[in-house]
Amino acid sequence: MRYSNATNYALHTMVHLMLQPGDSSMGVQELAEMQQLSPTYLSKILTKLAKAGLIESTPGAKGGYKISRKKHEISFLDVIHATEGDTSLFDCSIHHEGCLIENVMRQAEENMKAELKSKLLIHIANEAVSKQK
Amino acid sequence: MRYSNATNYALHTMVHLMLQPGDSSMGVQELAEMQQLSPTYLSKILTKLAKAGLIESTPGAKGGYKISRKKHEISFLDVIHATEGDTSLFDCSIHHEGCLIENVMRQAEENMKAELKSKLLIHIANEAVSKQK
DNA sequence: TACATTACAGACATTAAGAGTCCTTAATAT
DNA sequence: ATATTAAGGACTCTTAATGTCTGTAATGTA
Repeated sequence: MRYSNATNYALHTMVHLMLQPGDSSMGVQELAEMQQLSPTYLSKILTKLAKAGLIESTPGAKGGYKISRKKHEISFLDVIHATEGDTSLFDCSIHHEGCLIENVMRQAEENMKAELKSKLLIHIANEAVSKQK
Repeated sequence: MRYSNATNYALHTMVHLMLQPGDSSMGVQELAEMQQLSPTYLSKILTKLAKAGLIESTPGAKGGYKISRKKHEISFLDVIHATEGDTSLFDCSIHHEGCLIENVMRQAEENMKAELKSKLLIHIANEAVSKQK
């Protein structure tokens, strides 16, 4: 029971893009090198992030990816949602509705998601910068 | 990304055992029927619960399983721990230590686990009884 | 216009984990 | 002694994650 590697890559990639100066974009090639993984694979992840509206892509020469304009609103939960889809940690396959056990599990998950929604990636990016100095 | 079916079965089984009157024990056969799954498979799950000290097993004729004496202390987290093992939802495979992203994820997970530790199965069992009336 | 660059999409292969079965062994009551 | 029941190991099957490969479309540059 673990979040996928894709989610980890996605979170790190988002921070990289946030640290990019101005609105310059980065290509998959560059982003893949930074994280030591294949460009084709990272491409899949980036496409998901783009479809979720978290980043913007421009094809063609001198193209690439850059962070979306709502930079300061993007949360951990947004990224997780983009890569993992809208799934629940727990599904009671036995009862069809009103399972008491499921209720408890769902509530706990909701609270965790609420916390991850309140954590913004921009904070991580800023923290990374000050750490570097 | 989902908790395993085994965890779901385990939680339900624990409640069934708690609803058992006195300290009478139930066999796998009986427990399996109640949840429409194969005895051999449920047996694996029960063994995990026994090893975790959540239930007690007695082999041989007239044997079976019964809830452990610390009935009122058993939490959701205890059961999850027994079936899922001591795993984390998130591991940053890139950085070896001090990953800012991992820190946030881990914190959120810890809070969720704390909540699941505060939720006791006995409450669910009691609630199930009063609902039945 | 031609060409190089880059994102996008689909099909495919590989791996890992979950889910479940089968068979044997050990323990216990009658 | 025998029937009953839990425990354990080896095994299969299915599903999802993880990636790769190939081709196509879009864009800038010369």
